Amino acid sequence: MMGQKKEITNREIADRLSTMARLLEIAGEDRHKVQAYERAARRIEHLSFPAAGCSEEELTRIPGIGVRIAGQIREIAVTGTFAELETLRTAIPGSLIELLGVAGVGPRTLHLLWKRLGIETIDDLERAAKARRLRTLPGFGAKKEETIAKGARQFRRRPDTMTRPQVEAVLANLRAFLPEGEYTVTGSYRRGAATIDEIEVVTIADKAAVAESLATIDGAHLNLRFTDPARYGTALLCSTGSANFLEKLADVARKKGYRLTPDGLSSISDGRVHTFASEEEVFSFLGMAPIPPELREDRGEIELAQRLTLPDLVDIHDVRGDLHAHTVASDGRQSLEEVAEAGDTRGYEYIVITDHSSRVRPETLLKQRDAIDKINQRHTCQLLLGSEVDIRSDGTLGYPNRILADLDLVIASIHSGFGQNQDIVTRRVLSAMENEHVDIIGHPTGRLLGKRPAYAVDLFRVIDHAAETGTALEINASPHRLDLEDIYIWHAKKKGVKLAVGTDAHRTGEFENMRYGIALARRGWCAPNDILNTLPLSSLQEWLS
DNA sequence: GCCGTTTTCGGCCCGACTGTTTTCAGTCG
Repeated sequence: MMGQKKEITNREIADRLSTMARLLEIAGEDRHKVQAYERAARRIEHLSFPAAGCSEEELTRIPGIGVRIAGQIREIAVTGTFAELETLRTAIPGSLIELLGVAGVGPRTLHLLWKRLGIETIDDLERAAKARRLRTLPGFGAKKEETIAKGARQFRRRPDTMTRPQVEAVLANLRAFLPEGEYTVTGSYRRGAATIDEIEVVTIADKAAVAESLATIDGAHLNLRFTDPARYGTALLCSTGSANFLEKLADVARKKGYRLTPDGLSSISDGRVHTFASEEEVFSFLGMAPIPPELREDRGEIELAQRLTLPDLVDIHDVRGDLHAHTVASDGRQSLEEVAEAGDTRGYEYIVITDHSSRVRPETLLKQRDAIDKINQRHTCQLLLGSEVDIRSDGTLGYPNRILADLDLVIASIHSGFGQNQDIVTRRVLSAMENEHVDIIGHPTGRLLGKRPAYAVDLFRVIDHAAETGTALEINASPHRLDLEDIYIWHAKKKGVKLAVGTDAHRTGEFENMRYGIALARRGWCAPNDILNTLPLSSLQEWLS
C-alpha cells in the first residue's frame, strides 16, 4: 500500500528549528541569531494551522519568520530537513552535543572547550580536567574546573534508565505493528515508576508475524513476552513484577500447593496447570483482593490483600484541578486563555497560575489578576493567581510578604544554590515553610532525572516540619522530575502532610502529565483525601485561607 | 536572523547566582 505520506507536523518543524538554534550556539554564532531560531520554533509550534501547507509568502507573514527561515521551513516540509542544518550537523560531532548534559557546561563553555582544547567527548573532557587544562581558558579558574569535573563524573555515572517519555517514544513505534488490545506494557512502567530500566511488553500477537518488524525498532531494553489469551493473567502478573513482590506472591501460592509461572499456577502434587485469562482471576484463586500494579513492591500490600483491606487509592478521576502552571509571563509557552481552555477540556474546576517570581514583576501580577477575572467569566475551569516564588540562596523569598498576601496560592521552590550542604539547604526549605503565606514546597528535591541529582535536602526534617506548619509538599508530575520519590510520599502521608500534585506545565500538552504524578501518589499509598487537588474549588479555597 | 524604520542598521528578556572578575560572562530557570 502506498499510504499517503504524512505531512510533517508543526512540532516536528519546530524541533528542526530549535536543533538549529542549539547547533548555532555551540558553533559560537551570535546569540541573537540563535534566539531568532528559537523564536521561530516557538511561533511554529503555536500555530493553529499546519505550517507545512503554507507558501513561503504566507510564512513570512508570521511574526518572527523572515524570508530566510520561511525558505528553510518550505525545505523541511518537502525533505524533512534543510541544508544549513545538515551542514552544521556534519561539522559538529554528536558526542559534543551530548556534553550539554554536563552540569555547569552551557553552549558558550562548550564552544570554548571544543575550539580551544579540541574536546569532543566525555573522555576528552575528563582528561583535560584532570590535566588542569580547563583553568587555562579565559574566564576559567580552579573552581570552575572543579565544578565541571564534578559535572563530568555525574554525567558518566548517569543511570542507564529511561524516563517515561523516552519509553513512550519506543512504544509509539511498537503501535505500528502490534494492534491495540493485543498487548500490555508491563514491568516498572506499568507500576508507575519514575524511571524504567527495561520496557516489558506482554502480547498475544503471533511471534513469527512480528519478528521482522520488531528488528526495525531501536529496541533499547525492549523485552517482548508472547503468550495466549488463556494465560494472559499470569503472564501479565509475572512480567509486571516487581521481583520482590513476585517472590512473596510465589510463597503464597506455594502454601496453597502451587508454583507460580507465566503460564499459570501448576500444582506441586500432580503438575496440572491452572490457567487464568486475567490477573483478577489469579488473585481471586489465591484468596486475595486484586493488587493495583503501583503497589506491587512488597511493602505489606500482599498481607493486606489477603485480609481484603487494601487501601483506597487516589485515581486520576479524583483530580479536580492542577496546582502548578506557567504562562508566557515567565518561561511558559501558553497564555492564560490557553490554560483555561485546557482546564475546560480536562473537566477541571481550577488551575493555579504559578509563574516564577524572578520573572514576574508585581505590576505584572496585577495585570494577571485582571486578565484572570475576565477569563474566568468565560470558562468553567477557574484560574487562580499564585506564584512559584524562589527560595533564594540565603533562604529569603523572591517576593515580600505584602505581595505574597494577595496571592491565592504560593509555591516556594529552590532554583539556585544546588550545591549547598545538607544543613544549609534544608534550613532554607524549613524557613520558607515558616512563612505563613507559603502553601506548598515545589519539587522538594530539585532532581532532574538523568541530568541532575537531588540537592542535599534532608526530606525527613522537611516532612516533620511540614506536618507542624501545615505546609503541603508537591508531587511534581513532570516526567523529568517526578519529585517526590514514592517512599517520601508514603512517609509524608503517614505524618498527615498533604500532597499537592502539580504538572508544572509550561505548555498545554503538559497538563496530561497529571497521570504520572497520580501514579506516583498511588505508589506512595495515597488516598484521595491525601491529595490537595482532589478538593473541590470551594474546599481548596477554604484550605488555603 | 528578524524587525522596524529615523530605508540601511542597531537592538534584540531577565533575575539570581557563581566565579571570575576590578565591571563582566556564563548558566540556570
